[in-house]
Amino acid sequence: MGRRSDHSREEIREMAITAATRIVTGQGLAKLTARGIAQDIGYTVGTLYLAFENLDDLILHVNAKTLEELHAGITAAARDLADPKRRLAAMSKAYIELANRQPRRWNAVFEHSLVDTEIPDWYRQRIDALLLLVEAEFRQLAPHKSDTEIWIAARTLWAGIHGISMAALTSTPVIKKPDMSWQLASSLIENYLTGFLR
Amino acid sequence: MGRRSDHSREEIREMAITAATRIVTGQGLAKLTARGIAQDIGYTVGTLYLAFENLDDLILHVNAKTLEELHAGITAAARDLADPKRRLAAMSKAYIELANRQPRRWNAVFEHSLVDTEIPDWYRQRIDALLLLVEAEFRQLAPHKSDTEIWIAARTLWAGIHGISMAALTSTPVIKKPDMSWQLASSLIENYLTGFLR
DNA sequence: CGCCACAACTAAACAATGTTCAATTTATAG
DNA sequence: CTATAAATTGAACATTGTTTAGTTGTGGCG
Repeated sequence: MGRRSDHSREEIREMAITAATRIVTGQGLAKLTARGIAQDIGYTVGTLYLAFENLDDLILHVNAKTLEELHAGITAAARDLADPKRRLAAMSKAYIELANRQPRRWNAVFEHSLVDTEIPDWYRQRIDALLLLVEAEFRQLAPHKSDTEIWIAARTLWAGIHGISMAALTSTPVIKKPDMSWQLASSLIENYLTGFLR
Repeated sequence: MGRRSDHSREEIREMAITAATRIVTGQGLAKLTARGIAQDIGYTVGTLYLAFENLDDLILHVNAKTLEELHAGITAAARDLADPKRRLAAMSKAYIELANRQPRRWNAVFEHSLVDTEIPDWYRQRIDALLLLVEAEFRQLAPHKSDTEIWIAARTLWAGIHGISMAALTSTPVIKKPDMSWQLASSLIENYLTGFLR
């Protein structure tokens, strides 16, 4: 097989995802173009379409990478804590801090239309992996509760944290104050857990 | 002044917003094009640009209309209830039901990039109006609490409901079961309020 | 009644986008 | 060394948002 450059298809995929991530982080999803990515990695658009089905496919991989980093960040944030409640708080804080630190990148995860496009399994796994971390804490926290109760609680709290971090992106400068969203998150965790464990 | 048709500029704006809303509701934001809207209302693209600054501006008005309907729906849902807690539940349910009934339309409210674009005041007011409804309930619920506490609680709960309705759009078919998101919302309201009022 | 100024409107043009694909290049197998 | 086939290009296409020069009709004025 005659390959012209030193990059395998997989390497090109990674280069493209990295370049695209950089563009999204710096300029937002709207500025991401096939030609822009191609130029950044020293190839032509055509090559991009050999490595990805289309732009949406590429964006999905960019977002998957974001979710992976979030997973790593969350895991690290809770690593040295024993108390499940403190761990949940630390995980939430890590979530919110990523969203605040790289708003455009985080926004891309949700801008990319989610209705109408069938979400592939490998991508949904990235989301589920996050929820598993939360579920594990809830199980520690309330071993006597049923699987269903844990399931619901984990999703409720996580959706709440998610909603708060979304609001921080949209909201008035007041709410944008860095620690504001963290105040909301604290309120959510504190009060929700109080009710849940009552 | 020589006007050629029977429609004032304001009428054209309304026609365009209505047509755009129909397209978004039926086919999603991605299928919304200037030419499509123009054709639907019997004008040309140029005319659209006499009535709106650009497509983003038009989309903002489409979303504002969505928020207004949500406001009306929420108000109506709580109208006949006296207990603030029940009212909050009814309002949340109305929120979630709108999001489930018209997912594409609701998604458009958040797909439309919110970072990087300055959100005009008239639009932010639509969002604030929703939060005011929630704040009012919290004030009823806990008259002894400070303004700040009310402020935080209203935003926390509302962001939570929002997160849940977003998750419903994205998630696995399991969570998509219509009453699933309502179960999460109930859990949130019940437990958060328990903690908040403890 | 005529015509004119001017707003409303159109239609064509532009640049940029995602996507495809015939043509070309080049590494490697034989 | 050559033939093969994969890798890569670059030009083409349709479609998008947006602009603008030109056209058309209407209401006001003489």
